[in-house]
Amino acid sequence: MPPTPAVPHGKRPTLADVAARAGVSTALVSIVMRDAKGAGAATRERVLEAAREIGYRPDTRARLLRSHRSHLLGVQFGLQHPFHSDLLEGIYAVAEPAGYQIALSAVAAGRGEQRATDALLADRCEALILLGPQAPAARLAELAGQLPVVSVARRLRGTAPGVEVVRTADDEGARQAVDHLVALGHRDITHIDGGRAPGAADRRRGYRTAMSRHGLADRVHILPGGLTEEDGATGAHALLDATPLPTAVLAFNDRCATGVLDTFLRARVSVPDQVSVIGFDDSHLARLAHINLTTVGQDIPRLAELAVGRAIARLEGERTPTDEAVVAPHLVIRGTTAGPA
Amino acid sequence: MPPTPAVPHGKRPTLADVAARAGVSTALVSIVMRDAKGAGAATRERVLEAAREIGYRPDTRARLLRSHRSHLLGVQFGLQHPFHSDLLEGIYAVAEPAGYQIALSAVAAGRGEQRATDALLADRCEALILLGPQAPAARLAELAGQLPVVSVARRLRGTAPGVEVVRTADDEGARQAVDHLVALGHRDITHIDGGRAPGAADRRRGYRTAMSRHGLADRVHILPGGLTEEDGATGAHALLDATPLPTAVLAFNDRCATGVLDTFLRARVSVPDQVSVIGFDDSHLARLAHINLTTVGQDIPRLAELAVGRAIARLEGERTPTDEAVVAPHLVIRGTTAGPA
DNA sequence: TCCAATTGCTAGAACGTTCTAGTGAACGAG
DNA sequence: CTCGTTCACTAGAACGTTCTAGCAATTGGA
Repeated sequence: MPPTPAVPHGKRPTLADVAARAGVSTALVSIVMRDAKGAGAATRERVLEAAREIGYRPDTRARLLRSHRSHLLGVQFGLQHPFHSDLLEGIYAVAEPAGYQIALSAVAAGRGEQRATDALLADRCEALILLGPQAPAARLAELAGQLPVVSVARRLRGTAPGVEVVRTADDEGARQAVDHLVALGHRDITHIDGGRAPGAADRRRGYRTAMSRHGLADRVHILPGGLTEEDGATGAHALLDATPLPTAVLAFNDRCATGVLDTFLRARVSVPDQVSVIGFDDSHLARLAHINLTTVGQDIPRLAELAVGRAIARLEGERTPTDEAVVAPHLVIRGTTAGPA
Repeated sequence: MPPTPAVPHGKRPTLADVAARAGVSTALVSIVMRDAKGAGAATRERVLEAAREIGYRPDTRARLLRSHRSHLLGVQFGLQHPFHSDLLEGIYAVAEPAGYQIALSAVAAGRGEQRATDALLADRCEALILLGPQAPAARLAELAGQLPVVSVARRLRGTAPGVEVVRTADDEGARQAVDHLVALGHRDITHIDGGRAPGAADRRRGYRTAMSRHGLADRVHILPGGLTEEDGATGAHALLDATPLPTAVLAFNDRCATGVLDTFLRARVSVPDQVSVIGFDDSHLARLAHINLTTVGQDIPRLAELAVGRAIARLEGERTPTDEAVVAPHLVIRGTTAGPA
């Protein structure tokens, strides 16, 4: 049986209401609600009882208006990125036990990053965690001038001083993918890249250097792509138009790889018999059995932990020089890679 | 060139700072910032200039602490539901132009619905929009006693008085799917259901009545399922074990249907040649060309518009009796349905 | 010309918390 | 018995806004 709220709508109970009912001062109620020391056991019980009876809940906005600390971490994420959802799960899991609340702000169709961060700032977040931000480095630097900022999955090489970076070693991931393909016997490996997307430049570079290291510098072939299925499909079409096909394709991410798979399927190009395909992210998509994509997995719990950790460290006064935290990826071999025909 | 913030960290500029710089009272700055009337053109400009110079931003928490209205809508959503992401896009698009802000609270692995709604209440939201809530009706009724509550995609027949419901006509959607299959010549149509998931009961019922209406009551076959790929795969395995196969499968949603497709693919059961498959939601997944799933589409923009609209209507004092808003779905025919072999 | 209405602005009290600085009372040590 | 300490508690001032009055100057109608 849910406790019937004493006050139906509109007015919610306040500290003063509880105080009146328990016959104590508001200050004491505040102490009890925060579980701070300075209240006797009996009174404490009486106050809690009163609070329960009238259905009191502390008002976080008023609370953090007064206390200088807000213990609020603002997180900006993209609604259409499953990868961000996964990161958010991890972020909640780390932040709440550490005593920090999360304020979310989504980037969506008619709602750009500026709008998203503005909302977070207006909410008095103490620090910002930006998932794959696309904003210009100058904007990030500006934000970092106001509060600690952590960029996840977007590299910023000195262009945005003060911004903490947490990212996967994208170049290393691309290298693992190429190594795997070469070990299978592939030599003609095309990379459909991510354009200006976060991480794309590193993956491109990792692909290039890995190819060179295997003596395949002259076989480097990069097609412009992007981070959606459509980008992958476009890239695959370009490959089909300009025969001969490579024997393997390294796509920017899983969504892109899915577009590639799809296009090949419709063109009756068999994967992995004729062409091997590798994605990046190890998203849910990749794990679906009938996609069953070989991919480079990111260590999401670790990324989340680091992101929250860096933000909190900066808040608690740590003054380490800005520094990148780089997390190693790992290849997940599934069914879309095999030796060349 | 971003404006250099006068105050580096910690202290953010307040109304008082702007007032001092512009040589006016804080009240007047407040007026200007809210774009309210009561300030002269020249002073208005001077105040805005001062605000810009020191990088002032209004503090929403303090703002809504004072004003009784908060114009804040709390939205609870599931991180792992692409359908919720789509709804959120629509909700932002409707709410912000209407002058309402959105506070998000996610349901994730270690963070149940209670936690999610508690956070929203503590943030002083004026109304709650719950996407596919799973909480017991009693809990929803309790919430509805405190503030307007809109449940999206979860039907509540009188069990939670005061809760507004916005939903798709799930039974109608299932009917459309069955009609389509029957028109193609199918008679053995199995439904893999959604168990206790929101909407599942209606889809089940729609399937049943549609079958009856076509004189196929004795062919009704319902397998227990759920809302993930895994549930679909489990159902499909059950079908494979108990031959003969039906000629068509209606899955609870697109993810479930994807699991079915996958299992069939691995068992070398050809879709749609041997078995037709229909999903529900018309998610991004269904649109992927190599999934290319025939599915029942929900009118997401309309659902979002209604959800926000009902919440706002209740807030602005409308006292219409609680009532369901039901949105018609529409069949999207793609490549996973054809006539039976 | 005089009173009313309008305009442009300000002082000061809210809002619901937390924090600082107390006040008594009880206690233990000398 | 006296003094310092601890303990349980309270009064009242913040925090950064908005809101209600109200004031002085200007305008306008008769």
